[in-house]
Amino acid sequence: MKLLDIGEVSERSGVAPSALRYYEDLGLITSCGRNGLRRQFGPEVLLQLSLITLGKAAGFALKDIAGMFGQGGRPELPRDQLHARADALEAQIHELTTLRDALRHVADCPAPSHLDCPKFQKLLRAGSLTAEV
Amino acid sequence: MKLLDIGEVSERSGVAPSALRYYEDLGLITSCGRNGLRRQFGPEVLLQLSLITLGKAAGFALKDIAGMFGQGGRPELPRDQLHARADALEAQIHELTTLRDALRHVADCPAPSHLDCPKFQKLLRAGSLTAEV
DNA sequence: CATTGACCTCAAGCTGACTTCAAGTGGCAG
DNA sequence: CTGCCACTTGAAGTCAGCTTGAGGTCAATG
Repeated sequence: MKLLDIGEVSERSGVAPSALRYYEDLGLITSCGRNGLRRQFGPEVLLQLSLITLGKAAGFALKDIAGMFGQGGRPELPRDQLHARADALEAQIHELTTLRDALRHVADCPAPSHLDCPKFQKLLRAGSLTAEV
Repeated sequence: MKLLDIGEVSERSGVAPSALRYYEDLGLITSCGRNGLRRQFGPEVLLQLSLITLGKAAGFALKDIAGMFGQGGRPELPRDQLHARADALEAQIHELTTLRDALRHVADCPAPSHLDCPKFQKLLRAGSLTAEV
């Protein structure tokens, strides 16, 4: 079983060494020993880091991600949390869509102030979380 | 024209007074005068706040939002840049959609361990920035 | 055997988006 | 006129997720 030291893990995962140490502090990853002072990581850490990266991309906090690894680093995914995240992503997609449309409108609409343009207002109102103006 | 003071704006927009002052500091909103010490806002500020809220929900930094819709909703960017922004949003929407679908799949996949599920593996690999495991 | 250079630790710093706090101000109801 | 209370200011604090820096260690290379 070949062990990796932090530089190698960093290079192969694209995660900075300082971040790796930070993750270890938080308990997201575990080094499996030391060579002198140097942490040694088992190869499975790369897979874990993929999961972490993925989780971050999905908007999970590191703490939450930490909770998703059972003993032995095997992922233990909470279905309801995942669905909740998916819902949140869906909401964000909706916001992004509204924003995209608003941006395109602003780029093309000749009205002097967009805030006065009824089309623009309608777009914003479609953006849900909006106040009652 | 009826003016709102900060408490009213806060209540109607759902944005905390401290946040409103912060936004004013950053130049995202402008008060149109004072009554004594108290800021007075024109009603259009509510629409601006919708825009800001929307932008935030879409994941933009306040600075970015400031550039997209300057004061009065007039963008500070030329047309083509706005369209470029919109294009970028579209790409992001695509990514998030993929991620959302993947998340839902993972939440529902009956495979005993996600690591054994080919779709999950694909997702990890598709996590783009992912290491070669 | 000495040097190198990648690692180590711990503390502090940073960015973003605010919140909280202490001390002060002033419009308005009574 | 008094007092209340919502506002004001500026500074400091908070949280996440790291990065940076100073000073130290040690395995491997020449």
